[in-house]
Amino acid sequence: MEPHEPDLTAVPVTAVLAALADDVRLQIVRALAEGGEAACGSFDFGVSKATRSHHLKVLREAGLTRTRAAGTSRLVRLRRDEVDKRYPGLLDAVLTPHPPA
Amino acid sequence: MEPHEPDLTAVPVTAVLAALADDVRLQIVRALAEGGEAACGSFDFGVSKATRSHHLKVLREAGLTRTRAAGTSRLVRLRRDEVDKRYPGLLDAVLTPHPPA
DNA sequence: GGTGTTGTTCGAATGTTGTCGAACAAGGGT
DNA sequence: ACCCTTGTTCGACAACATTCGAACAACACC
Repeated sequence: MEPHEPDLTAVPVTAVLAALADDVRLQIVRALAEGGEAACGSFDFGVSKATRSHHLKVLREAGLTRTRAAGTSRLVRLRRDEVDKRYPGLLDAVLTPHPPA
Repeated sequence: MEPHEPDLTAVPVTAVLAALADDVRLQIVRALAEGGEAACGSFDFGVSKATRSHHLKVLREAGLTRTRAAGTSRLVRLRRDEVDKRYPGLLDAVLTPHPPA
C-alpha cells in the first residue's frame, strides 16, 4: 500500500493545523524536531501503540512527516524544509517552549 | 457575564491551533486581519448566526480575539500584537494566501 | 410601551476524533 | 520452522465539535 505522503501544497491549512492541535502529536513533532529520524516505537507518551500509529498517520497525511521502512521498524522524520517553505515560522512558533509567564 | 478573554499565556498551544483549524474561523480571522474591527454580523460565511456566535466564542476563548459591546452590535478585533509576541510567525504563516502550486 | 435589530444561549441531531484491545502482517533471529 | 519484535488495521466506544432552529436578552428608535 502506498505510504500516502501528500505534497504539502495538496493539504489544506486547516488539516495541517488540526494535525498539530493535539498534545500527543505535538510531542511527537517536538521529538522529531530535536532528534531527527526516529522509530515509531520511540514515542511512548502514555498511549497504546494503536493510538500512536493513528497519530503518526495523521501527521503523515497532513504532509508533516515522512516514513520509511527499516527492517522491522519504521523510521519517521519531520519534513522540516518543506513545511518551513510553505508555512514560514509555523514550526518555530509552535515548537519553541512557551513559558507560562 | 464575563467576556471570558483569557491571557494568551493561559491558553495551551493546542487550543490556539485547534481554534485556527477550522475553515469558518480561519475566514473570520483573515477578515479581521485585513479589516480591523468588525461587527459579528459582518461575517456571513454561509452559517447561521448561532453557529457564527459559537465560532467567535471559540476564537475569543483561545485568546485570539477581543469583543466589546457597541450599541446593539458587538465589535470583534484580532489580538494581533499579543499573538505575534507569543507565537511569532504563526498568524503570518497561517493568514497569507497559499498558492496551490 | 412596542417593534426591530443584533447577538447569545439552549437543546438536539449529526459527524468527527481519540482511545483501546485484538487480530493481523512483515522482518529478524535462533 | 518458530517465535519475538514492531507496526498497522479493524471494530467499538466515549468524548467532543459543528450545525441548526427556537427561545431569550439587550439595546435603539419611534
